[in-house]
Amino acid sequence: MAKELYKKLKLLREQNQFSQKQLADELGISRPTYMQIEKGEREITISEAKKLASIFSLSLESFLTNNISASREVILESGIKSKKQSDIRIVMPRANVKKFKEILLYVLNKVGAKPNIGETALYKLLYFIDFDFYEKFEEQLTGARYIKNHYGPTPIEFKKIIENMEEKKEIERVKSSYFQYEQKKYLPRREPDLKSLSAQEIKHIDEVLARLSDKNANELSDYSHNDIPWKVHKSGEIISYESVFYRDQEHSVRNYEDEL
DNA sequence: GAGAGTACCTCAGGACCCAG
DNA sequence: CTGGGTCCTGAGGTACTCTC
Repeated sequence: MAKELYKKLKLLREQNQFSQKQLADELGISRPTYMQIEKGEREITISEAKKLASIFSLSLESFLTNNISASREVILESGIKSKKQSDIRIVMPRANVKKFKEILLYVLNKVGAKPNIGETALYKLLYFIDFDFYEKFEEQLTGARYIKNHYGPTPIEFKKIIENMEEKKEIERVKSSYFQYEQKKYLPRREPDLKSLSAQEIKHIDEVLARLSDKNANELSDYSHNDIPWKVHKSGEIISYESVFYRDQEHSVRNYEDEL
């Protein structure tokens, strides 16, 4: 591994606010072993490079390219300083944040008013939009990172992006009730800018919404909790995009046999 | 040539220390 | 207490040498 690459690895890790332990766990190796990689004392395997690229939302190529400047940018710093919450910084390329926002507005415009689509269901729809896209096209759509929480996959950057969108009056947060539960809902306050999405991406989102947006909370929960990327990770872990390639037939959205 | 013995290398991970 | 850095030991693999 070129010297620049492990420098870059350390830089990426620090920029993304991961500890060595977290990345070592992601790779399934001990922390000292991970450190050897960062110091260039141990070669990195292809599967490890793929995993790291996925964690940092980079293609394998751009991860392996000796370009010191990380392609993720820290943006949307919170205006409220020195609060615990503002410690969670959004680490996503600007273009992807824009895309994430437009996809969110698009989804909310289409299905946000449905009574079953509260915050948790919304998280799950975004998760399937991102992960299904990765399975189909081997490219990241928004590149958002999702963490395994007890009630479902949660996009790490979601909260900060929503706050930013609320400030800009692009979105409105409302509380309603769904059966006996209090439900958090988001209403779009502007139309999505479809220019930032390709026809292929829109078609993909439409397909996911058609397939999943009518499922009730329990059905959606069962469906997502049986998805391999969800199943193979421990609670609190970042769900690796690569794991979509191990999906079972029920969840797979790619016809691998046609490609043989 | 085949099998046994040995040396060397890489890797993993526990244990320890230090700094904040 | 947590995260980062280092040392040390053992396991596993490979290449080389020796003996039959």
